[in-house]
Amino acid sequence: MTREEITRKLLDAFCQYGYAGLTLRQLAEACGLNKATLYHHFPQGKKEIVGAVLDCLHGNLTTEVFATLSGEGSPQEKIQRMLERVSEFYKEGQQECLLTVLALSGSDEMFTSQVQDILKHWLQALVTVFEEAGSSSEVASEQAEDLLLQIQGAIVLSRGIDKISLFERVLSRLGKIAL
Amino acid sequence: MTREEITRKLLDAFCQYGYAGLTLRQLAEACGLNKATLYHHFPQGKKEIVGAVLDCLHGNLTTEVFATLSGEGSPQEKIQRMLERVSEFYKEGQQECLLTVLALSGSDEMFTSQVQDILKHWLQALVTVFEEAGSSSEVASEQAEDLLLQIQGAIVLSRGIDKISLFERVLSRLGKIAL
DNA sequence: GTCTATACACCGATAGAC
DNA sequence: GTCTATCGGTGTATAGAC
Repeated sequence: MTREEITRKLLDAFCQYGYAGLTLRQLAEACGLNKATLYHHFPQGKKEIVGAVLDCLHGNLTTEVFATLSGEGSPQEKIQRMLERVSEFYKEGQQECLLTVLALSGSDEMFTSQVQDILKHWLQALVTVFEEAGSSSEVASEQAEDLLLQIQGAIVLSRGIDKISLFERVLSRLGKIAL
Repeated sequence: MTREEITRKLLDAFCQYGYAGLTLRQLAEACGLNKATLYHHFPQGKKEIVGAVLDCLHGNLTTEVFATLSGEGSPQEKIQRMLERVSEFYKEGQQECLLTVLALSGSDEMFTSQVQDILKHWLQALVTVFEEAGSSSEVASEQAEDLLLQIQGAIVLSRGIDKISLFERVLSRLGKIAL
């Protein structure tokens, strides 16, 4: 089994167990391997595993979500396509949710910068679209932040009160915002 | 030392260390007690501690945040007062943030219902205000959700990209929304 | 009530057989 | 590459002295 395949399975496991209940035993079981075998693929242990999983997540988001923002079509269409992808992303593997969790856990860990990179990458892609729609640099920056924070907030609240229809409603509303 | 005093110190510790890095040793040190002494006050151990801390958090939010929504003044003024309290709450002890973290961690733990109660309590207080401002029951419900999720999202994103000015900007914007 | 001492399980990590 | 076996450390939880 290649390191990339393992990493993908690890990402699934992260999304399933959440970050809090993360143990090497569970991660190993999740990809059908032994703990020691994980160390063969990731000699630096847990830190390296988390790093690889975050790289994988960043890659997935880049190709499946951010990419929709630099394709063809009007700014409005791009935003709507992105929101559709976000919806799929969240429903299928809740990889969105992992990003949200890690954005909050911050502080003591060292992967904070990786999470920051992902969020800033996302923001930058959004800023480009809003500027394309005619916003000044500063306004576009705030629009990007406001859009992304509503996605993140919808994840938090819809999970917090266990009401996924809220998530869908908010994404739908965000797609209708006038540019 | 009374159980209530201990619980308050424990809440501070939760907010300081975050939920992930929660160990009985740290919690005990945080309130100047021994691990074993904590078990004297909370015989059921960690579960009971988390429960008590959440009760304490709920109480604090009720008296310091939700209360602003049932006082005097116009709906607009109430919302603005609430947002000011949220801002203080977040800056001082980041108790807001603890709620956000717990809303996400969900699933495997049993205190999920306690977190749900807090969020629903908050939503209900907001619904009342929006109805008072003339919204129908359904619209008020969505307005309440949208407001709360933007607060939660602002917490996530401002922490995620380490930009607290974003949090203040969003709270300020939310206070200006027309009712 | 608060402490010291300790039991037991599991964690992350390593060594070494195959 | 994958496994079994094991290390030291730490986690939660308990027993019992004071």
